Amino acid sequence: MAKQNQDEGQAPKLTINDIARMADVSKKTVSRVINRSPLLNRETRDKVEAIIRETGYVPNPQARALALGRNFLIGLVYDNPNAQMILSMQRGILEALHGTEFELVIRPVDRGSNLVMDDIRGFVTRQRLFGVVLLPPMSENDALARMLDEQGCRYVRMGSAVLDDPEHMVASNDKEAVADAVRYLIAQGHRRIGLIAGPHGFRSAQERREGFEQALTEAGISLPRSLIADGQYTFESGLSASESLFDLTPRPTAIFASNDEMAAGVLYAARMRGIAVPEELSIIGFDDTPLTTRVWPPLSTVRWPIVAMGRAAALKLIGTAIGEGSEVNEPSMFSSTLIRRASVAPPAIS
Amino acid sequence: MAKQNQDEGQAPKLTINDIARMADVSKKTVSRVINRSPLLNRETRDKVEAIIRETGYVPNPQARALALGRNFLIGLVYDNPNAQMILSMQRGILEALHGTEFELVIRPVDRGSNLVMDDIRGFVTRQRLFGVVLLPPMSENDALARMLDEQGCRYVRMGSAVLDDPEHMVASNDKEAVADAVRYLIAQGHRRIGLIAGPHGFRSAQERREGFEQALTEAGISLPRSLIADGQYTFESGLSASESLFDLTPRPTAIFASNDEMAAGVLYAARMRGIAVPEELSIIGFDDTPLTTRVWPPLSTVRWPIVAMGRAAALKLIGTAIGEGSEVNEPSMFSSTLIRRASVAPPAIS
DNA sequence: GTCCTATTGGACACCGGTGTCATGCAGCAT
DNA sequence: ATGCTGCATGACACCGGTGTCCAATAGGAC
Repeated sequence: MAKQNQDEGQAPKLTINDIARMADVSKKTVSRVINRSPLLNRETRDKVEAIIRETGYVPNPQARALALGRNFLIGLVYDNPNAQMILSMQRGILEALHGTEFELVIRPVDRGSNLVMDDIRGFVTRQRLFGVVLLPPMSENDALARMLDEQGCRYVRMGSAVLDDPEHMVASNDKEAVADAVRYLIAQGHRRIGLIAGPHGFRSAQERREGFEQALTEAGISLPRSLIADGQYTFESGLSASESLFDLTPRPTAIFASNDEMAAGVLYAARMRGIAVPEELSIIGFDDTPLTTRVWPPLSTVRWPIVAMGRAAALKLIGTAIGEGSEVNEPSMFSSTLIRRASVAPPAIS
Repeated sequence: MAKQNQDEGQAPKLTINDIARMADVSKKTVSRVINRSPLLNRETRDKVEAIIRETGYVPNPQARALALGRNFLIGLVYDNPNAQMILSMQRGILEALHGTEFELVIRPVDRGSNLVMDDIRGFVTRQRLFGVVLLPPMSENDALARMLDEQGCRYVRMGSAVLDDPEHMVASNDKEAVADAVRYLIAQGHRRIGLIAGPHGFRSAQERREGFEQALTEAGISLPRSLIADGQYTFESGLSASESLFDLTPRPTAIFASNDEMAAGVLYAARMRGIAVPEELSIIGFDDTPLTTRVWPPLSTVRWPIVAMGRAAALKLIGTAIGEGSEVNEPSMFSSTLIRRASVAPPAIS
């Protein structure tokens, strides 16, 4: 009785009870089949699986979540970082989640607020999240990682350096990548190279700066403090930071900007000052956002595999679910590539 | 018994039973308080509410979802459209959802696949979604809207024209906005104006084209077919489409590109041909993405209030939940603004 | 004071899964 | 034949809420 609404909705709304009845077994046995319990008779399993396949039955996630105390949701926690990165990350994670029972819930937070911690705790505990992916700079917060651990919430941190156990970390080697980029500038003949650094408190900013300094040190090039300008990873900050570099005499012949937005700012500022790129100024950015190929000249940059890293992060999370130890072999470290475009040339003979 | 794990996890994991016991009422009464049932004694309500406040109790969403057959999740369904738009939309929706019990689940789909429909159906029925927001071009699919209706899933469609009841629609008036932009070009003295149209099958492309044609018609300017080039809303398509316009004699003195990506392509192509912008060619795009201010010269464009529209869409969805008819007054139509930047100037005297 | 009705609160089943433990049964040593 | 062991399965409670329906209580009409 009270089951006559077969015709109303499109979906027959099968439950585990229906399957159990059809297979003439208990619902618990069906549950065992779904969860691949090893202590099942082969015949029984086949019989139930056949019926599940025929009927297209899918277990109700809400009921599972309630019974298990854990949802099949992955959270993506981020603060502001650049739009392209968030989107690429989403894409990578979703690729990994595609075809699984997991869904992605996104959660921007305000790292400045003193409620972030409570906010995130509420988020993961209320929703009984299966796990979360943390994007920088949230991923650099050790207290946050500790809290998630206490809450029994899995997590993977994206970063520019390995800050945690490999199982919790997906990182790109920014330092080495930047060092490579700067070595390239040096090989082109540049000696006065400016840096537009990222904001304090961002690990990526620190790593990139260290890579920059390292390459210069290797080459025995001294680095006066004046060649380093502070930026905020925004176009505007790149614009104003480059002004201070342009005012130097002699002017730097090349500038490494810690991300593409700021590199675009440098290019824009150069254009306003009538400084020809790349003839009078070479520029390299970081991220390989689409922007780099929309401006003129196209910007050389460092490409890091965001989508692949997002995919790896998600696989790490759900891999620990499947628990097949051998499967959880997602790498923790990804390497970046220098992309050479027209914004770099040898310096003019001065 | 079996409740001694108070100290292990951070969270005491309060349930409705705990609250009921503390308030010395039945769990059903607590449930009534939570759901603001009107037939409750004022004293009882106050007593229970006080305890809820003190303890910080929050109902378990999984249990609610199971019992209600409906989850407190909003889905965002989109195909490919441009990254900036997706992100701004997410931002708007999340702003509206902030502080509510709703979370946002994102779901990219492939509109080309013949499984989209099943995919989305599975998504909304399995997760028992409260409602979904559809981004163009998915939002233009009437069959999809019908299916969602059948599944009892609320939805709001984002679009460039009103395609549905206002309660299901949040639209920008692209046609009029483009007409305005083109009128501006005409007022500047342009007569040979090229159009780079968007892809067939996108309503926004059609609306923008109609707006373009309308402005020319109003001004009594004829529009030879050769002045219209097909684009795909991508930078590359803008690049190649503009080539064909540049080959015309006489060359158009202005081009309206149906989005910013393509406008950037026009700018890039002009640069490669040595055509000066805006002296020899004016350009207007559409969307007001950050890109427009990163290139040189900055692009004039049409700004539509994506974030506000996203917010409105979400409020429409959850407004129907609260059911307070007067609250659901989110507008369905948003207007756009012409943003004037350096990419437009009067045509050179020829 | 009695009866009727409206209001308020509670008992209970239910949503659809999973965990625990008991049970049935076959295979083996004794 | 008996008892023990181990495997496959089932019965039942439980996760934490909500809907239904009924009981208790209070207030008003008579």
